[in-house]
Amino acid sequence: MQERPSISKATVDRLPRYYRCLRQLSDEGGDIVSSEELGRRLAINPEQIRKDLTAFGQFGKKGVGYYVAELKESIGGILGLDQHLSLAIVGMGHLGAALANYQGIARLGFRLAAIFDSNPVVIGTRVGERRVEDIAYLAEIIAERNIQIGVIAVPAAQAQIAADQLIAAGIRGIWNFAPVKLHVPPSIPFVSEDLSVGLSALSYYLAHRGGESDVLSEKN
Amino acid sequence: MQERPSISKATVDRLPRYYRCLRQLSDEGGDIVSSEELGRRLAINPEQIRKDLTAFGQFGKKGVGYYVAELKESIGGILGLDQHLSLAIVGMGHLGAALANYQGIARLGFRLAAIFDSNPVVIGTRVGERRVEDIAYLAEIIAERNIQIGVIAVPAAQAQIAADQLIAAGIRGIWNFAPVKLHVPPSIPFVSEDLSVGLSALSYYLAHRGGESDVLSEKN
DNA sequence: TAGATTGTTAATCGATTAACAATC
DNA sequence: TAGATTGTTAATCGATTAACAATC
Repeated sequence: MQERPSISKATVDRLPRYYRCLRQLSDEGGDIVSSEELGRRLAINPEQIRKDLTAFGQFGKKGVGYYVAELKESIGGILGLDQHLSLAIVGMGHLGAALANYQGIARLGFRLAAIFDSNPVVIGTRVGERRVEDIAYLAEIIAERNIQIGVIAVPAAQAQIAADQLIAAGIRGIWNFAPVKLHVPPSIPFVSEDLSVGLSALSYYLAHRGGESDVLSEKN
Repeated sequence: MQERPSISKATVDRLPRYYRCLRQLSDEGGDIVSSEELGRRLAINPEQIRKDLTAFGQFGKKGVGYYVAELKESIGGILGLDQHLSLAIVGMGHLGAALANYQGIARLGFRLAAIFDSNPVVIGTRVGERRVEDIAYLAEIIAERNIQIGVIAVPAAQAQIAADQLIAAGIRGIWNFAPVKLHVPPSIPFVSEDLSVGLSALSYYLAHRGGESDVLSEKN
């Protein structure tokens, strides 16, 4: 799966939205969809959608459109959702709990394989069907359960330590929720989420009304 | 506060990062900072930073740099953080609880003024120093407490209803966490957060290794 | 066949980066 | 003054949109 034209982040960020929309269409019993219809539902230009897709191959039929089920599978494959990667959440505070209960993880095909915390009060408690493990066993559990993605949900001050531990344990990627700049080797892809950006942007648009609106951080 | 050149979303999204970095510098006792240093800390081009800032005015001193405290205040003002807007969270599930306990809200100067839920078991319980209110009283409490921002943390199926209620109650902006496309009048700015985009993007980068990495959803 | 819709190339638009004059 | 660094204009780069030939 080598792509010649390097794919832009903007394109990669639109793929999950195509994927979700296709699943909805599939659930609604949709068989075929045009870039036109997809664009209407997502508020994205049809030519943008076609452009994004052709970066990965030819998925449609001229004069017809795209087969919903087929395209959904294809995009899922491009995103690697068919790998059913395993996640470990580090930090079982309110945020960790919210993530552990977040339906989206399973819906995208990921498996929540471990939850870690360092607080003795929390260790051993159950979250959903998982037991919170002592972070002291992080390395061995990550290895044992073949966990590929580490989710950092600890306070900012501990985030780098958690990242280092995860990397030492052989994690392949990091999904970071701590508001810090993580230092991570270039071989480890990571994505940081920062809610304060979204809230600040909303505040900005409220303070500067008169212009247009609904400028979405992550459009749906 | 009228800006002539319409500001790009990319610029607006960088402002909170400048703001946070300036606060850190301020905490560290920093007095003056150059775009060079700011750029190093944020992994952003210095010329990008200067460009972003000049869209709002002239904040620096040639040959010197920017006064940390002054620039922090200026950016805070541009973002509207000095308004100390009030928020209401609708939906006290795991996500709502995480948001209610999210330090970033207060740190940016916002006030969490109300929490709503429809579940009788949850209504009346305390979250931090707030009591969970019956959603039946949403309209009057929003008005009474002069709440400007509604935070939607209900399941996808109820998100549009919550949005409609908030808007009817006179809310000015919406911060949406439900993975649905909200229909909102153009006069109401809203920002949607969608975690599945970040996780999917991470998955994509894991599936397509060999290229570069650390492509951050929201850089820190 | 006629109509529809993709895949792809070309044109446009906007954002980032580079360069440099102004000036502290 | 010499050195540093901003503010701003120009050059570059990349992403989006438009156009259209290919073809189902």
